[in-house]
Amino acid sequence: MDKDEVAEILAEIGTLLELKGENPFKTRAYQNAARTIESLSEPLAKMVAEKRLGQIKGIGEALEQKITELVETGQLAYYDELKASIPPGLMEMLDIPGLGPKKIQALNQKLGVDSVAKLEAACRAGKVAQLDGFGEKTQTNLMEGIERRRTYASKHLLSDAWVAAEPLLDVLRGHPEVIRCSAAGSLRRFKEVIGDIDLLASSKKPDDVIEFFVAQPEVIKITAQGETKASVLVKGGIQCDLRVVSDREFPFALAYFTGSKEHNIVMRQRAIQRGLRLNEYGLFKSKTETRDPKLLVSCRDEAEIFARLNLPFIPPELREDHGEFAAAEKDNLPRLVAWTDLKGALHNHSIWSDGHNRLEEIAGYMEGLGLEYWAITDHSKSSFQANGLDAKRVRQQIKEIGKINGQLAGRGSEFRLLTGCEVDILRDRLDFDDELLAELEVVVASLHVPSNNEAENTKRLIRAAQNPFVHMLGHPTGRLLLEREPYPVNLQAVMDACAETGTWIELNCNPHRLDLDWRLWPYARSKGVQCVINPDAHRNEHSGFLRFGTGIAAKGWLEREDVVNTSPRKALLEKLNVKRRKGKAF
DNA sequence: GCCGTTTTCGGCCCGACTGTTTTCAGTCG
Repeated sequence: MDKDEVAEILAEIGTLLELKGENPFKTRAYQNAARTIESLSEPLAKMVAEKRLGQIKGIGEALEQKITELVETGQLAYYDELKASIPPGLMEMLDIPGLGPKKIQALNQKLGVDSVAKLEAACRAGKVAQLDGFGEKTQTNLMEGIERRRTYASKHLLSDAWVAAEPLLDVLRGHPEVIRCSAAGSLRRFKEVIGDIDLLASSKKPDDVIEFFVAQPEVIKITAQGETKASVLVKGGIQCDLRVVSDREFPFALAYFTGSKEHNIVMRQRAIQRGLRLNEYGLFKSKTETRDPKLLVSCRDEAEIFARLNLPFIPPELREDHGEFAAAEKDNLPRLVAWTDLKGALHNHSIWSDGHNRLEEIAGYMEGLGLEYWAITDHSKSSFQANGLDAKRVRQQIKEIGKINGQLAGRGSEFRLLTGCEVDILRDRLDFDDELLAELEVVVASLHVPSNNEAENTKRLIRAAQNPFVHMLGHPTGRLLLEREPYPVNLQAVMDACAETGTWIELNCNPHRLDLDWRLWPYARSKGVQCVINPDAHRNEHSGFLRFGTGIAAKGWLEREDVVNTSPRKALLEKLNVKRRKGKAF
């Protein structure tokens, strides 16, 4: 059993224990262990064999024994018994807002409710409102929660969330009583998928700001409204929370609500170790919880809070408790790649295959963005559903691009289109032969029709990486966020092969993909594998995806030097040639 | 279930909001 499967089971045990009403700290121990195991950089089986699990912080005797059993036998008796003791429908009920373990237990014990469907029936029959601790309002809210869950997915793409959040941030910033305003939460941390939008503002009149916020036309339902906090549902079905604090509290609240929860726990512990207390209202010179302003250590911004805890500023993207504290203590945090570092992109489509724009339109648009190059990598012939090009059309396109580049050069432009293709990785070969690939400046190899077999997919990707004419692997796991799981593949083996052959790996910025996942980039980086941030654009506006992709790259700890397309055009052309020269050895 | 420069037991982050109560439990982030 691999680490992802083990992590999934540990997390599920945490949830099951929660439903049983177990000690919440025990629950958390399992959830923390799941996260720790998931982000291990060396093979879990190796650590188990060498009996080194116990050395990992957060994994003690009991967890070591359970993880070992899972890895060695693929099963865990404790988990099987636990799972059998709890009706499966209860897990699902946890998704409904307002329902936690205690209420679910009460519903289960007193009404025999063990599924969302039975809960809905019990609500309709008015039985829920009769229970102690429940009432009419709770019953109505549960019914609405079930209905909403049906209508809207509870998770949203990062891009959708930003599109919904930015207009709200804009109007809040324009409000005369708003002093500072920011996105917080997983949105600010650039998680690929987010649950809800967290916004934060500072003001001397919080209730005015709250009133203004809930009255916005984007708001379709107000789910909670207090003096300093409101929760609403905005168009598109995304929940959006706004909190309003005083300007003095703003940096503390921003740090707190940006999270992650795990990151915050470490921050609080660091405060306690220094005889201080940290909460969303401030950092206080106190050994007990307080918000006495006389004890406040005032900080104008987040950087000052970190400084008080003897840390350099940790960018929001890194605040996952995935090693940022250890790196910060050694003053070894990466200088994260920024959107504006990008000089072009190397995986894009045109109307020649399944894109929407003509080559001249693309050149004009991308030149206008201030970029230096834009590779046209249309599909190869096997992708017939995408109007893939055959060798003849590829050669025509090369000529056409030559003409456009000639015109660009003629009027003194520094911008160029690059010739290329996104070649399909077929079962036993690439869709184009080496002779044709050698005529192109940029070659992306992608697996579009994967097998269900991990070894098979792994082998195909490694063989593609070994081809001297393939510069990079496109969208390496094929996942579609909230739609399709990654195909089975041993990514570590693929990354190792890329390291060995000098093949780059794409970070596909299509908001549905964001593939390769940010959690895997630190490993790739440690092996010296270079990243290419590509929009996989099918129309000119998709160049905007680069912003999300760069956020994910930053989340993967990547610096400018780790990303190929931060190179200016001349340096890039040189890099494109390196592998081909080395490639003769393969 | 984990952890320990005060600890092998007793902590483990903690406040806002809601709905149900009439002083608080549960949920959420």
